Amino acid sequence: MSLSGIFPIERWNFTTQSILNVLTDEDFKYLVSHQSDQEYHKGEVIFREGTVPAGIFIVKKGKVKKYKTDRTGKEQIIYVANEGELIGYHAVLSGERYPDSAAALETTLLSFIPAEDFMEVLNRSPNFTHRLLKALSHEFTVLTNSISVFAQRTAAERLAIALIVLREKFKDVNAEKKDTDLNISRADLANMAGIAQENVIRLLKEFKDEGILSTEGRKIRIIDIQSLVKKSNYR
Amino acid sequence: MSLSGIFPIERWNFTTQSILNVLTDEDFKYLVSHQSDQEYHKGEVIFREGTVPAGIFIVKKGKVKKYKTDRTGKEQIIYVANEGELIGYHAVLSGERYPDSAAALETTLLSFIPAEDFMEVLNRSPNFTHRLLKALSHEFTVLTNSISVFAQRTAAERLAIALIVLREKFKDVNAEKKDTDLNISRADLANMAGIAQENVIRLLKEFKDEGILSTEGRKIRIIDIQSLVKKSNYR
DNA sequence: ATTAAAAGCTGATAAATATCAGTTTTTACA
DNA sequence: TGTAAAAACTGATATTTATCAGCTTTTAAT
Repeated sequence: MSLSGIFPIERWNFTTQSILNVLTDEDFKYLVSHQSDQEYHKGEVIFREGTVPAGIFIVKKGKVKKYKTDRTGKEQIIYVANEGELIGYHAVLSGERYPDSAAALETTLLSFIPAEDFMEVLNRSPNFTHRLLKALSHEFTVLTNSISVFAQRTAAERLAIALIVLREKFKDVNAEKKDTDLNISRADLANMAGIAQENVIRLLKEFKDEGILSTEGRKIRIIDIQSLVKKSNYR
Repeated sequence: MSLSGIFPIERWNFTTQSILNVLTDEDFKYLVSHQSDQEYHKGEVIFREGTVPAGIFIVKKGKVKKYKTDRTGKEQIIYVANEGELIGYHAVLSGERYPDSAAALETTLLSFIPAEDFMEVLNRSPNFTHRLLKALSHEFTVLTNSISVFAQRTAAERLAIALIVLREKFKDVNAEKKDTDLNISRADLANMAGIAQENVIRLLKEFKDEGILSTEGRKIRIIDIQSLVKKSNYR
């Protein structure tokens, strides 16, 4: 039986611009033959800051938050990874420990690839290496933007930006579904925007009053994305 | 006459862990033969956010701030690059425009290498590519830390961290000189810590009263680095 | 369907930080 | 080296944001 029979190739054709799409069939099959599936429940920790990375993860289904926890226990979400994205590879590449932790935002299916197998593909494929370099440089741009956002923006602007980012994350993949409801806790939202939970709630109410969004229980539905973008003051 | 006669090889053996040190003599000479020196005065802009990169820069002498300017004109310093460091290469690698601007913090000598020549070396040397990948991943860790700092820390902690970073930047290179005086404007310090200039001054006074540092005009001398680290609450 | 636990929400208050309007000192350079 | 411009500094005040304590609603598991 062929490998693509065990792990149907369609399963991996992510709609997003996945780095994996640059791999040749051969390299891709190599990775697939060395991967193992892992399922995580909502809130479950995938890896913890400060530990030595054993390999990399590919998000096959679900969403993963990457975050740092300070000494007071407060967590700051750095990034939300979606289907098709690789996580934990920075630490493998730099030879350092994880700079942040990762946990499932919802029930999530991950593909785990041991560090040595990942490095093997990297050594085999200059093409993949260049693509990774490009991806990393792009991520760099994104992080650079995040820094100026966190250092200079108001709470309202930060929340607006977080909502815009989440909207993309929740939209992209479920292309079938039209609704872009964000199913995320107020705590996670606060940790993403870097503001207090109570203020998230107060600001959401403001946004609601202005007709920008509506809520139903925990769920947030963005109604007027234009106004939200304006709120964020983001260029 | 050999190239190393025109550009003495010693001149390039930076004390810092420069990425360039991984290049073979051949590749290094290739870069050197395609470089051109550029001098910038204090405050002079090297490249501007949003423009298309023409190449990369190597800091041969001096210090460079990388920063983003928001619509109100307020600038946020993202990074301070020292001798031996490469700047502007993320944009070249990702094929995007510069996400931030760069300006000289003091009189600075830069080596400019056109994008195509830089990419040529990259294609020639898998070794260099891998080293760059590693460097980028490491920088990623640093930026990740910056985000949680800016999102969650108090003004005093942020200023303390900025001072610690600057101390390293001003120390590393001038190994001959023992003094670690920081010659930086209050405005730059404020833009680095992401706080108001007046608060920088007030906090510096606090630190002075606690015997952590002393000032002489604009110059800051750190006296008690231990206490400063403690102030920063940095792990 | 019931119900404990978790999450969401509210108002009051405290704390942190920015802004403003100056004065004083330092710097750079003619 | 004198001097204008720039930068550093100060105190008062306004604004923003966090914290606290308690109440209400939602969620998820039996």
